[in-house]
Amino acid sequence: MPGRTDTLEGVLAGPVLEAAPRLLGAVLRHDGVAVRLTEVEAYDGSNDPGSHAYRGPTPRTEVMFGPPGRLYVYFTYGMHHCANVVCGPDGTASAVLLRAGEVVEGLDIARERRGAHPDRDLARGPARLCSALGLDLRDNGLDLTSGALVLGPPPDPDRVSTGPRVGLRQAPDHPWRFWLADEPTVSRYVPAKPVRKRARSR
DNA sequence: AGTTCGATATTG
DNA sequence: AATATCGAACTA
Repeated sequence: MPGRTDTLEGVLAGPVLEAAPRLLGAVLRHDGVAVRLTEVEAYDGSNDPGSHAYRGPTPRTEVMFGPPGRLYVYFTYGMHHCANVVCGPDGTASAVLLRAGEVVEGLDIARERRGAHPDRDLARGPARLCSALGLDLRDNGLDLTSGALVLGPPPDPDRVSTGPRVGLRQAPDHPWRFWLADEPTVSRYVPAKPVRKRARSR
């Protein structure tokens, strides 16, 4: 049954704002590396101007409109991949962006993929996380409900921090970013750069 | 500041 | 159809 907070399927089928914080501490395993999630962001599909799915399904966002528990991977900036866990019932396009995590398995493989970096930086940031796990567009649509994603115990509410999402140009300023307080692997990325990309005329 | 490619928007 | 623009980042 959806609504259960003790099974992966139940959590993912529920409201994305409940699923997102519940995924903190969960472990995602892929291709020899496992990452314990420490930072995520919720995207509420058709109701969320910040979501890729806001304007309805496209070839790229199709996966988000499918059943929960699948992986939505997109390619951006001509070089990076980012991964989301699809949430909500089939037909609903909400998803949770995986922003950062701690490598808990396959450290050597992750180091190889990421190059020389402190261990805490291996999966610190959504594109780095994908790189460490070896995720790319071929993994778009991957079913995570058969062992790839394992829920942890519900995180202590006192340790879950919230704040505005990173890097969005136009979206309601909702605190839909969730992270585990005091985790060194949480991205320190500061998005608050004022938008000043206009071409200057005179 | 530069990278570098796909999706989306705009134009012919 | 062709072209223009910019992005749920990261490295230097």
